[in-house]
Amino acid sequence: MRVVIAKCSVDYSGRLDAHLPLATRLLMVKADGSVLVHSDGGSYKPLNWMSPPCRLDVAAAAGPDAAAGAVEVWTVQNAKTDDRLVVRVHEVHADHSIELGVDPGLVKDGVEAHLQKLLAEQIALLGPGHQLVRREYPTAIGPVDILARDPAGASVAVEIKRRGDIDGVEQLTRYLELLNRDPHLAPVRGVFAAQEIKPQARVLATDRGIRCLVLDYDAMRGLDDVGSRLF
Amino acid sequence: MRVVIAKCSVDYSGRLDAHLPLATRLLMVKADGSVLVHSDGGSYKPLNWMSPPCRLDVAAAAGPDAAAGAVEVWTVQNAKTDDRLVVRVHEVHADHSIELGVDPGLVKDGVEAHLQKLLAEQIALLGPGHQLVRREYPTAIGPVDILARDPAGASVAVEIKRRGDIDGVEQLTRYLELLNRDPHLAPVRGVFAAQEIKPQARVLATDRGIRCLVLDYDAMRGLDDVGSRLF
DNA sequence: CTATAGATTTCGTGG
DNA sequence: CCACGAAGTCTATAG
Repeated sequence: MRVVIAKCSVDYSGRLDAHLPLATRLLMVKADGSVLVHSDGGSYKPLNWMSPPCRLDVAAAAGPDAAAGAVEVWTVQNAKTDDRLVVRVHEVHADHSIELGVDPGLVKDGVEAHLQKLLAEQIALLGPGHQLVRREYPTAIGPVDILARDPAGASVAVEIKRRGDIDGVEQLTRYLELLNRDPHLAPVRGVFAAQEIKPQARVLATDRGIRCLVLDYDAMRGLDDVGSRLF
Repeated sequence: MRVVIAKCSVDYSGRLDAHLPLATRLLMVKADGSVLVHSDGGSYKPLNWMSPPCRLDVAAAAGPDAAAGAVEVWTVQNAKTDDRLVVRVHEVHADHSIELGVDPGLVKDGVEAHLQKLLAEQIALLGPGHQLVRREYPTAIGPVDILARDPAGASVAVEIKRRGDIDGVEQLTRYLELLNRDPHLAPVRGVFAAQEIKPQARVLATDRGIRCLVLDYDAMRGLDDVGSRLF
């Protein structure tokens, strides 16, 4: 890992063309040769970057670059595509290198899979008397998150999202169309369950006779068996 | 901008919970208080981070943290939500601060808008004798990228993507359904145009009678009027 | 390996 | 400010 703070201009050419005018920025060079150009704001996304696999070549500035005040020209070239990042370094304020080694990596908890597990355990959230058939019920176009039966014995297909968007309604619609062709299951009702359901998604779902169910993750986690938690 | 290279462990709690075991990493603290935790690999995405608006508090390690070898404990708290990042710093290898100022920002060229502009100019790519009606043809659910007429005078709606995904086909389907309700336009054929079309998207489009058109961006750019280019 | 779906997505743009 | 679509998306998972 090498960190350089320098006045520089940057040009990227590849899937698009982009240019950064001369300014002071942070340049991060990782062990795999990838380069990130960060400013003092924004989010975690760099202003510009090159992803691995790639190669960094550093050359002394020459010709018009040198005339414009550049000291070094960094060329970061993707190994497979013709993506290229060119950094013209005009002034170096800091330059630090250190060996970090391989990171042990991240441990996560709390994504959509967890919501699905909790709803399967708390299937009565669909309404009193509902029974779980199975999670990840297979169909020709992919697994339905949850298949259940209501108290009358009718099938209920549930699509679970963290954020309920229009895409999720389309996905569930495709599943329902397929499931309803199966005489053993039909008629199958749809439930669109999410922590948050966008207004457009709600309108579309309602228009298609799909019920919307807002899930309270914290409450569901609170009811979760403590012994089965990941943490 | 402050850059610290330190042995640390990191815990995030908010929309999910995540933990990074003790290891040496790069910590970037931006002027707005946001913090990025980078390892020596991966892509431009940090292992862990906190986005602005947020506040960083640094305290001397105490109690069990101190007993475990920590020197400092950084708490990064989101200003609005209860998202929180806790960095336990065990050993500092480098610590550098510098004033970067506001970045002049990025200049881009070459995204979907450019494809749309080029296809509108080269409308014969849809087939000989096609005529452009207009770009961004308005409908109740949003603008259609391109509306054209074929040699027989029939309407053609074009949805343009850089990468043709199943979502794009769904989007075009919704437009077609709406456009075909307009007696002045109906019948409207659909064309799904993209630099690259995913197999599932192609199957779905074909099944719905939508034609797929692969666009060669470089060739289209080559035919572009040089005088009208952004660069 | 490719292909698909999710993301602590982030980032514009338009209403 | 919210909502939606695009991204040089990135990343994990399934096939």
